[in-house]
Amino acid sequence: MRQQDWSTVRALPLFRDMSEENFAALMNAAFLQRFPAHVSLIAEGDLPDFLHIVVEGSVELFARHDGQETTLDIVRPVTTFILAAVIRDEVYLKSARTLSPAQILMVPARTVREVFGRDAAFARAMVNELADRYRGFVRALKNEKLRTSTERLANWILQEDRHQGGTRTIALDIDKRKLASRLGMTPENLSRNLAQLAAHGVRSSGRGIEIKDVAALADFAKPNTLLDG
Amino acid sequence: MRQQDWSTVRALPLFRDMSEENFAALMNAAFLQRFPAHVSLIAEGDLPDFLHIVVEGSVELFARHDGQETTLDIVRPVTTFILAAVIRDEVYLKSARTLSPAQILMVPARTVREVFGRDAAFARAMVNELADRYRGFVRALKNEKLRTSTERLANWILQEDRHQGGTRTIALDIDKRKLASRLGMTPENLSRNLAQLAAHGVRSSGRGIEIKDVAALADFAKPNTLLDG
DNA sequence: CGTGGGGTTGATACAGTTCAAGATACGTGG
DNA sequence: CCACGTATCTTGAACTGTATCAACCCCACG
Repeated sequence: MRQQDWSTVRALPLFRDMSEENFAALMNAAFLQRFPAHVSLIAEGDLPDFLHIVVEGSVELFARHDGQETTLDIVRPVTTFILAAVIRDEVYLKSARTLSPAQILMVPARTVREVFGRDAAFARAMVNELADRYRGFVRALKNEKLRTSTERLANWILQEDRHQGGTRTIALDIDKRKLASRLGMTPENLSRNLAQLAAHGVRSSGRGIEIKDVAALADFAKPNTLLDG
Repeated sequence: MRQQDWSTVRALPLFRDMSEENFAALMNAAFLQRFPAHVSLIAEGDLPDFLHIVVEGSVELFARHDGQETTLDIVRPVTTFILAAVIRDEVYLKSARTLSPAQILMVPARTVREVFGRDAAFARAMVNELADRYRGFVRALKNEKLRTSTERLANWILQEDRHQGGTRTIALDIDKRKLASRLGMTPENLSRNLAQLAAHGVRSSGRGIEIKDVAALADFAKPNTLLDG
């Protein structure tokens, strides 16, 4: 990877505090790869070769079992993924594929583990990162166990609106079937749930979702920072 | 905490490799507390005061939302819990209560963060611990999203049998209602699911579960290391 | 144009919950 | 040690949430 491209990665909390030397060691071993859309990046069950960092585009993390498939997360720039597998040198629990054309920075897993062993600041940053991700999954599990699919959708809309700047107009950048899978429901069910939310201040048309009445939606969704982050 | 009680804690992967001095700093600030059964230890939403380590007895981690409650994990000796909240100094996402009389080692959160900042071996051990827990929650979420409740029960039986030594005779040490909640179902449903598993080599009576035909059970359960750990 | 994939809608089936009633186990106090 | 009261567990019936199957619509794209 060329040195002028390092800055955005260097700015990540995970790399911000480590020594210049060790950061260079990581980056010199790394390479930036372009992928087309809908390409498999990693497969669950394989041993980790690289720590992946999404620099551009979006990546789906998903898992399969017994003919079923579910989306676990959708990762956008600039974020690392499959950090836990790399650190423990154990098989991936998730598969990953590109959803759009993407640029992925790939750092050899061996190098990550080496630098991790000798750079205390990097190790500390890793703890923070992992603790944060851990909490994300705790929230996801609570969300799944304590809410109905309609409630999950309602809260996703509120949250996504916040991420997109609170304009009360959400533009979907992924297929609805993917969204359905991420929210733990079938595409048919997402359709019906969206229709149902019309009674709670939500208007939807094609790839756009509009919140007509935030209060009504929030009243139905019962948002909770201990579940939604 | 008295020095002769340190050894079991010192043997944990989390503390094994740190300096004698820093370990002593943690332990000198810590104290061992006895609790009766069914007592609240921490409440979700509170800020962490202590890192908890179960030394004896069992502890339930659970969460509430909108009148519902679900068990997220049941922790047995010797294990830390709520590590992520302590490290990030953010509110607990889970509540905890004792299920039996218990001894809990409580290390002040401030001390943990201090030692974490100056002991690289401790920081590295923490990464490993967190990565491991993280993967546990990934598995839990996959389990929840990709399996029916009966399948979750079947796999729990297989797994619990392994933990109890593979004798094909499982002794429940918690209420069935707790088990139901941990497996993401109602007590009524657990009853019915157990009855259903009779057709797949499982016999249950009171607090005992017997596997009469492992092959038949496994055939139904479709165990998968990427979901069951 | 036609063709195909995503999206919606409807009908039906299944999984899981809820409510209610009985059965069983369990600790307590007599 | 037994009798009682209480909580847990089981079973049944009705209901809700969600999935499945199928038809149809719609738009994008060759």
